[in-house]
Amino acid sequence: MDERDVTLLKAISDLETGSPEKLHEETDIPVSTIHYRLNNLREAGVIENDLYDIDLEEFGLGVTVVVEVFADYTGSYRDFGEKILDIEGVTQAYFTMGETDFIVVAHLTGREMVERLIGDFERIEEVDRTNSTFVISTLRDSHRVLQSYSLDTLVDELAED
Amino acid sequence: MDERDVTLLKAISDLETGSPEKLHEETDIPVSTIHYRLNNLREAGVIENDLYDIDLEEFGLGVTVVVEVFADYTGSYRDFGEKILDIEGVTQAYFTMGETDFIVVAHLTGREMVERLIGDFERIEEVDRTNSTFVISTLRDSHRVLQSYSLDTLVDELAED
DNA sequence: TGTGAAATTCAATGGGT
DNA sequence: ACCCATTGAATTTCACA
Repeated sequence: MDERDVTLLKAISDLETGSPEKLHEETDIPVSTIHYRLNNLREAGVIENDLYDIDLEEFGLGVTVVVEVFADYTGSYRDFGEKILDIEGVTQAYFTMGETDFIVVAHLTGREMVERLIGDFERIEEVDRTNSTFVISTLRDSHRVLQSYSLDTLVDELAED
Repeated sequence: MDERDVTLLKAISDLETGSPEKLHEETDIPVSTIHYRLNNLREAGVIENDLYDIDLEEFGLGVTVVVEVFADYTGSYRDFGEKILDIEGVTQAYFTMGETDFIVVAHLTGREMVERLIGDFERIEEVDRTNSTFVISTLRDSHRVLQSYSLDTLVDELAED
């Protein structure tokens, strides 16, 4: 995986499309090369399916960390939340009830990057304390939430009429 | 959103494709109707983009819960993990270091379903204790992990050659 | 609102550089 | 890795149930 592959995958994420034409406009990579590259990335297992879901392990973001953030901020939690979302690698951020203020999930390249992440959190002035939990093994990280439901349950719960 | 819409969205998740032809094979919904339905779901904001990412709030799975699971099991964590993955609504499940054994994220329809979920956990014999945290507001739940990184960082960290 | 058939646009493929 | 020509699939349109 070289710079071009990374650029291509990043463009897919940003533009939220797999259209070769649009990816070409964004990246200046020729359309036929986009096909060529995407096929290779599929074969390598980086791109998992027709929906361009990415295998984070194969891509190189195989390290997952869950961080609980305890903070003392004035103003709305949304404004403070922006500071959390600015940290690179934060893929989920929840404002929660109970003991914790925020729960954050981050996907990273390695241990060095975990250190950087924790540092980024501690560097936010309103943050009192963080509690980081290292993920040893990801049993499931579903890109497709509906897979964890049976059709029957979904229909019962959500279908109108 | 009626039963047909739900069936269609579930088929997209299961087959991991947006191909009208394959969705037709799975659901028996005529191809032109699939287009018609998908357009409506796009307009309604249930389908967010070309990659068929789903807006869980719009779809009706707007309630998020984070559950820490403490368990006393014999054998491998993977075998035990299967029991966690069997619970409907579990979209992420991590086996972790530190105080917690497992951290689980679930997406649900409402408070009633939260009760069912907690019950499902408590019903697993090896589970000693659970600690559930209710999400008040989702600041980010990224379907596209790469969006939280700059291209520069990704290239620096992951590009070879 | 849903469906089928035809017309058009776009993506995928393969040979050649 | 790239371009071009061909094939094939997806999308749009519209007439009609």
